[in-house]
Amino acid sequence: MQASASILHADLDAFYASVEQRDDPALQGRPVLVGGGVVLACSYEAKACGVRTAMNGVQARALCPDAVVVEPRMAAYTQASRDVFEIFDDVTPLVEGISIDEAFLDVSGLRRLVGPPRQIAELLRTRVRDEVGLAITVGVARTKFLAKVASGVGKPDGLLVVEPDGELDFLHPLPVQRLWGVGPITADKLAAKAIHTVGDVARLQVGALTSILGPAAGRHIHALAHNLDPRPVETRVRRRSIGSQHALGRRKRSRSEIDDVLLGLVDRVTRRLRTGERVARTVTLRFRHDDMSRATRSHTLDQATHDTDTVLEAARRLLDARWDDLQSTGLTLLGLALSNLEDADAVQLGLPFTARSRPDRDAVVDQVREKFGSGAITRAGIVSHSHIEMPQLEDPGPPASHS
DNA sequence: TCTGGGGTCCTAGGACCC
DNA sequence: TCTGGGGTCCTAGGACCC
Repeated sequence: MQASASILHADLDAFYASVEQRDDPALQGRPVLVGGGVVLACSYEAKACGVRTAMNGVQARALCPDAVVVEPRMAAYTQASRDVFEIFDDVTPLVEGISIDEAFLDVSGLRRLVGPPRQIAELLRTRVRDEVGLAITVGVARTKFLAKVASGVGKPDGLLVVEPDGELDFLHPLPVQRLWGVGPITADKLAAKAIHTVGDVARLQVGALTSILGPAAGRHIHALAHNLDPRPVETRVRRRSIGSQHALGRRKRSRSEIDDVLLGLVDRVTRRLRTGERVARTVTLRFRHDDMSRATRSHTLDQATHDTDTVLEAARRLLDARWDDLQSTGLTLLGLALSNLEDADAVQLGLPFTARSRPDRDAVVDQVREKFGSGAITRAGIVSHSHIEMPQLEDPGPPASHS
């Protein structure tokens, strides 16, 4: 167990809206809504009127008639995020980005060199304000989960350190919604059993929770309620899926219009795959209908790919199979997600990187041996249910398919 | 101006294999 | 021969997060 509170959770306040206020002095001190259709982000002045992220624009403007509505400028937010992450990386090498506006930092090794976590958190806040012009809240605790709760409670523009001896006193009075993974539906299920606070959860046996929420969710929130969260700060978390979606509005679209949208999605997503040197095996189409209900249809290819035409063909087949139904349900959003991601270089080596069974694994080992000699393999094993570990190669030379 | 866009993880059933 | 257990993969859906 880690002795001191040395994990930081840094979270930019009302990020998109704050960038807008920073860049346009006329917006400072005023309620700002980013995005007109739905609210992508809103300033604290707008939150004071009751506006919330993801609220629809009509409702938000009704609550806050004085609000200034601005179009989102994604490029500006991306740049601001890069600037902030540069400061994070400058402070410690142990940075785990979670999204465009938040990250975990492990500063346990910096005590002697820089100072205690509180001092580092203050330094971080000062630097982000001075160098990027944005307010950032930092929570500090012994676990990632509690650091995140602390930053949530510390908002806006705050710093909150939860010392190890005060963890449960801090945590238990909070509403269950503060637990990571408890949203409206889970909160309702718990409320029906008179469970309202984190302390209420902590007083229950795991079995009582799993019978309400299922095995995984039950164990998860039980652990969090006791501040049991052993996850370390990880600098490199691999993406497991990559996707894009496009809202279509109410208007009835022709098949060729939809096809254009699909082509755009496939092009965008496969481009990102190629840039990241990844390939994908599962193609999923997401549909949203007129009544806001959703459906997905997926297909898993024999071979992972990042080829536009291959993905487009699979996506078109999924769309075709669903097309008649969509005539009656309507279609207001089309999305594409690619999952079952693998590294492209494994495919370039010409190896069947994915193996479903021991014979498959043996086949890989044989191929590697044939290609690179028997000394090439130092280790090979099944590391997860669907993949075999890449045999470790001693200088395999340039991949065969490179020319 | 009705309702964004990017993700993660879990569950459950069926097919299939040993 | 029959039955069952154990396991994986695929598909679809759902909850949640920012």
